[in-house]
Amino acid sequence: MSVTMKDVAALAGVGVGTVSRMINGVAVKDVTRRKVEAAIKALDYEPDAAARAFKTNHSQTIALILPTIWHPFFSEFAYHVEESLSEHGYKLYLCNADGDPEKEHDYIQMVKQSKVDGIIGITYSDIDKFISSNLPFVSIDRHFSEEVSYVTADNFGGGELAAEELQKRGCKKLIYIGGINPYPNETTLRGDGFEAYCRAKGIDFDILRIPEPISDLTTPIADFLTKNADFDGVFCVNDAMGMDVMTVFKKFGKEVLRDYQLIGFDGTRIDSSRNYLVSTIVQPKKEMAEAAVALILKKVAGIETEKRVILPVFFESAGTTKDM
Amino acid sequence: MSVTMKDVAALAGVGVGTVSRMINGVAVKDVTRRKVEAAIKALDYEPDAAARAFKTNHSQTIALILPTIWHPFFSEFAYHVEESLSEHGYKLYLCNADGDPEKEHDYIQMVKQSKVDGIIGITYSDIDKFISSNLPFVSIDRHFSEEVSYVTADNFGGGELAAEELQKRGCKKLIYIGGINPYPNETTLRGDGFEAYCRAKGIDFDILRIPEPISDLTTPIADFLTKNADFDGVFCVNDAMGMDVMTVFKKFGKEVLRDYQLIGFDGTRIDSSRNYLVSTIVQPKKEMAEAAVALILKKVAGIETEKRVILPVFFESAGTTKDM
DNA sequence: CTGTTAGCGCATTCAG
DNA sequence: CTGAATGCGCTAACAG
Repeated sequence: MSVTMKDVAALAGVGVGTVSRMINGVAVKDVTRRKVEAAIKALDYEPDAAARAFKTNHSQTIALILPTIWHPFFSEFAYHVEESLSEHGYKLYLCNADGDPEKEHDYIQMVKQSKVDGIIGITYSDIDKFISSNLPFVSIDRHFSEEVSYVTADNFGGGELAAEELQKRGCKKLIYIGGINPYPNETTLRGDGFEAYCRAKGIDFDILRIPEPISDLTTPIADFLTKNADFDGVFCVNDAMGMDVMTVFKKFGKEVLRDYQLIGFDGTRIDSSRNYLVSTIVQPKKEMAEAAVALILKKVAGIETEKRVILPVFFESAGTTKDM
Repeated sequence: MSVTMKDVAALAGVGVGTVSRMINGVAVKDVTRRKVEAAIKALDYEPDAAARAFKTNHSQTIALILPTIWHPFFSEFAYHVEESLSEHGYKLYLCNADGDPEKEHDYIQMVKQSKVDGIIGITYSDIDKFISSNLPFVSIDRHFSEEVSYVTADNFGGGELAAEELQKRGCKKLIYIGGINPYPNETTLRGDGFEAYCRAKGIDFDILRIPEPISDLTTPIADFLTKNADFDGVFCVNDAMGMDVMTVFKKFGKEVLRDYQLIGFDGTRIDSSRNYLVSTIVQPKKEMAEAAVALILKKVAGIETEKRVILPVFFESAGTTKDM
């Protein structure tokens, strides 16, 4: 059926070792090289990647574990990860873990089974116990043990920036709305940065943290508004929350831009050619993806890496804040 | 280093064949089974998936090739594909081909290299020549040769439905706006269905097909409006186009709902818990994904499959059409 | 039902 | 620089 190295070697009149060496870019005399190349072309030979993976224990594959690809932040991130891996000659396994530690655990096993060389993971579930120090694992937005490197945007700075941008646009009473999760993660820092800035600058503010998972946004917001009806600037933990919040506010007669300005977080777009959905603190997803890929490939190669990479965010206006 | 079947067999006092059979679910006497299980646990044995893939020429892996995961339609589709594959014990390779036939070709090679068992592809580029009849390939939204199965939504019916829904809501002059691509694909049928319905019902209509790739939407629409300023119902080839069109119309003083109603296509949402971005003809992405997975797994197993699967669409209102 | 054995295709020794 | 030989871990065929 399929043509193997042996066939190539036979046709070229050389040993299989020579063919193998050639394919792996080891020095070969020019004459033999040409013979082998001709044979390869003549037979339309393709090296069997599975055999190679078996032999070398390297699959040239990285797994990306995320809650769900069905979310613009993750899909953009995944896009850049795949791009970057592809440039390095690696393939990408995609896994929607959806917070299912079973599935996450499966992929960790695959590393041991030498089906996967390493893992880039965005996970908010409790998989600490599976993460051993010698596992090539890079975490996004979450700090595990001291052994695991992670990449994150400057969430704290983003929170500060959001408050600053609202203040610059004339807002006098700011509020922050976010979720609160049993498994702590970096997004909490967004609210913290916001709070720190407000305190430092003496800005009037309040904070609403709703326990996740959030099934109903209306009730907690209604409660919150009884004490904070006079806000004119809103910072939300992410863009999706921002859009939901606007919908709820509308029920209470609050219209964005007329009654308040709003800044989200993430920099969510439908696709690369369209605008942001709300004014937002943009996470540099491409840079984050590239940093994660660089880290994981180093780990796979056994090179020591930095413990963490924090990348700067920036503000982008998109219709829910006033022009300046 | 790593523990192999031989170690397990030795500890359990059986032959490697027995261990192998157990792992592959072949009948084994209860007593030996327990011995082997104990040995596996004692040694913390993990079957080497790479060796298995090598031996069986089956990687339990399907590749999904799409233009870009960074798009809500594709990311939702990918989500469902991964879910479905996962249930069947398969892993997913993700490939952003971005219309790069090179990359698509690479993955087709991987099938031959037995790194991938089959491919599900959404591709609008010219890869016909690579698609051979014995390649396990399932196409989405595109018809290749007679040998290749494909899954698609009822695009023609969706076009009819859009026209009907606009008519039911009182629109008198309908327009269709879509792109036109050198490589024909099923989306063209959306406009065709729209046109067929209008003709059948004697509805006043016009059609604008803009050559892709579309860099500027404003100019062609401005031109078009000089002849068709009196429209009150708009059907767009997809939701993203619909949103762009609304933006352009606004420049010309046309406000959605007040001056016209609009229906898109796809059923685009930010994520599973949120609303559609515009009123839309929804493609049943989950069902399409499951159908594609079912088809490709049959092909991998060497089972004859149906040539094509066409799935019904439905209308969903979301703020750019009037309530009824 | 089970132990033994023969490769799968390749990378990598080891001699030359 | 090269050919021949070895074995990676596993499955499947074979003989019991």
